[in-house]
Amino acid sequence: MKLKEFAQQIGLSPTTVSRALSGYPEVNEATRARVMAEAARLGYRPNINAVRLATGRAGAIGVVMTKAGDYQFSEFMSGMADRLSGEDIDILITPMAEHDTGDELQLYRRLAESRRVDAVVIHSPRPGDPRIALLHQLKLPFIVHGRSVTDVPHAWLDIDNEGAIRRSTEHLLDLGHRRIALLNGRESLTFTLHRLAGYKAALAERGVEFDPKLVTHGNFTDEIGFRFARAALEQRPRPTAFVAGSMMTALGVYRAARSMNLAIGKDISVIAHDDVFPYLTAENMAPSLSTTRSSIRAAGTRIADLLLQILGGRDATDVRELWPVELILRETSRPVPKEATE
Amino acid sequence: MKLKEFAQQIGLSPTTVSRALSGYPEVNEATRARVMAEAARLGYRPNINAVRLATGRAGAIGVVMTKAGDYQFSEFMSGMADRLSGEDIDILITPMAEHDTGDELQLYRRLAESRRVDAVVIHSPRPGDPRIALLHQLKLPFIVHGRSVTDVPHAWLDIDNEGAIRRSTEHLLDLGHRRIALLNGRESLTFTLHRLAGYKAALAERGVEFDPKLVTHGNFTDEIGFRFARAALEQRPRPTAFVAGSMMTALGVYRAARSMNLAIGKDISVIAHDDVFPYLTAENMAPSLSTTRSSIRAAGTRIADLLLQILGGRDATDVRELWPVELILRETSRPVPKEATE
DNA sequence: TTGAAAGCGTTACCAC
DNA sequence: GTGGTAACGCTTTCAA
Repeated sequence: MKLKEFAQQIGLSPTTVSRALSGYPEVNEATRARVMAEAARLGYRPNINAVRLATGRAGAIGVVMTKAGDYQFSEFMSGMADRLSGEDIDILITPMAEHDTGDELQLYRRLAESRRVDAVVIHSPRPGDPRIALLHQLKLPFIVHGRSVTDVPHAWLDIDNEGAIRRSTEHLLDLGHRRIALLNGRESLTFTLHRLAGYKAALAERGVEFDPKLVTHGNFTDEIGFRFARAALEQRPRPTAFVAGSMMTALGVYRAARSMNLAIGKDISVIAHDDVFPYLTAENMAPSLSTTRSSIRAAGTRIADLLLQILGGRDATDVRELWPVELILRETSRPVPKEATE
Repeated sequence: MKLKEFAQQIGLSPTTVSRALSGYPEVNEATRARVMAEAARLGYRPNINAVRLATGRAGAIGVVMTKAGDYQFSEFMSGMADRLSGEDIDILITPMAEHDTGDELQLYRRLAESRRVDAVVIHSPRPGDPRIALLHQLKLPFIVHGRSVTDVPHAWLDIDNEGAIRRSTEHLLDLGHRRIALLNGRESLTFTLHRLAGYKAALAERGVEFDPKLVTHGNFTDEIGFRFARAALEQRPRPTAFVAGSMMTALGVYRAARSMNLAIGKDISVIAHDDVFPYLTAENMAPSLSTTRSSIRAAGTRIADLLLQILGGRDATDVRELWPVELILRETSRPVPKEATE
């Protein structure tokens, strides 16, 4: 059923019906109540595409999905979904094709120009990220999950990666560890740099020399965690502790230690960063894993919220949130074993 | 820039431009080439909402995201994205709010009636799933990832869960195991029933009595894997083998075994189902995990493909794909230890 | 092979 | 507080 028909059936003009349904203030409350009741009864629902064309609003928030799907994605999306359900705003996932890789910006440009979304979320920013400059220029509202070092002012929400890794490292140093390996994220991403900075800051503060051989970069997979941990443990003197980038990386570290007959939480300490997944919990690992913890799901919810605020008129350059990260000590962060200190 | 403007600039009518850009056959090839070149040069791009209103097509495929985000979701989505990039079709994620839970159908009804999507994917079907009847009735094209037992004919793509679990169980029986625990999925889902059927079929075939105490149901998390495996291992006589529902469940089983000083691949055998994740690989576990394997990402790609075919006119009732599942033997499936057979 | 003009179903401006 | 009507930007007959 279309507006015109429906309006006719209940004996009102399309205009009034439209206003009543969209919550405009000037319509008589009794009229509005009647319209809404009739709409429900007759099953009238505005054609969303007509609404979009008329208003210029898309009713959707865009997220570009990189081809390498990561396990954090669905938790983040669930978080966004939590906030957006009830708002009648959808989440639009734009596939990033293989061939777009070299030309990522083109994808964002198309997204902006096609008016399919009212705003977008940018993930995994790099320093001076060109996507930020582009969206700013195209005037498509956006928020960065993470941060970028750039002249272009932008809304962002980030966790305190620098602080998280600094505190992990400090804690391990306090336990007597001196050779601490850092299993960092992909090179060139802002959060990777922040984590490295936190690591270095902790070392510097305690007067421990930075050894680049103890730092590796890569995706957060069990495979890479294993390979790098294994390689690190083959060094002499070998590290006595690991700061692991993710839960998956930590799984790899556990395996590497076991494969060399080293006991986690005794011979080797580990603190990992945990984004909080319902299906894999640090508490449940054996031994239970000490972590820096921050809910990626909550971040998704808040990002959706902030984006709605920006769409509602809030100044985007004003939106900057740095979330603290909890350090939770469990069984894998222990004093350095005696023999290793000798 | 809008169509009218653009057409004027290059000295053609909007009609011709529209036809040229949409690949209509009646337009002169030279004209088309020129239009496309100019469009690229001047950066003309049709307003997607106007296109949608005019054509009645939404240019998007819908996926309802259940509030409990699972780790398979992003791999499946990546798979779909692989197929849809280049098609100018988006993926629309509709958040399912907490309060929708009791009234899931309402959500699908709204989605269908709002014309925001051309088709939807249904996940986690149950026998007689009411969503299938509803979408059929509303005439919104859809495909089921999984299957449902129902009178309503429907397009589906499923993996052979029954066969997978049957083969795992058979293999373990062949190795001499008699007490085999099944860590199954959430009760009432079709695939859970299929897996149970496969398990029972294998036992029946070998004349081993079915013991309901050896079967548990739950989400695929490490936590539940641990708890159920642990409880199972406390039974006397205890199971000598596990068929685990997922990689995460398997992690829990490993931990349960370790916590009781039982060696996986020696005291206890395990075969898990692996949906193939880039960040957690069965091969890399210690000991390496025997699995039934099927790529959920590939399923996503194929489902997108089939949906495009259906939208292109293929008869949906004709679309039925049952994917075989590979059994890959690694280190965790071993003959039952002697003492246990005594 | 090209063009004029009538939709597509709303919203929002301007009268009343 | 309500209604008439011109946008919104494209596609698609129908005519030439």
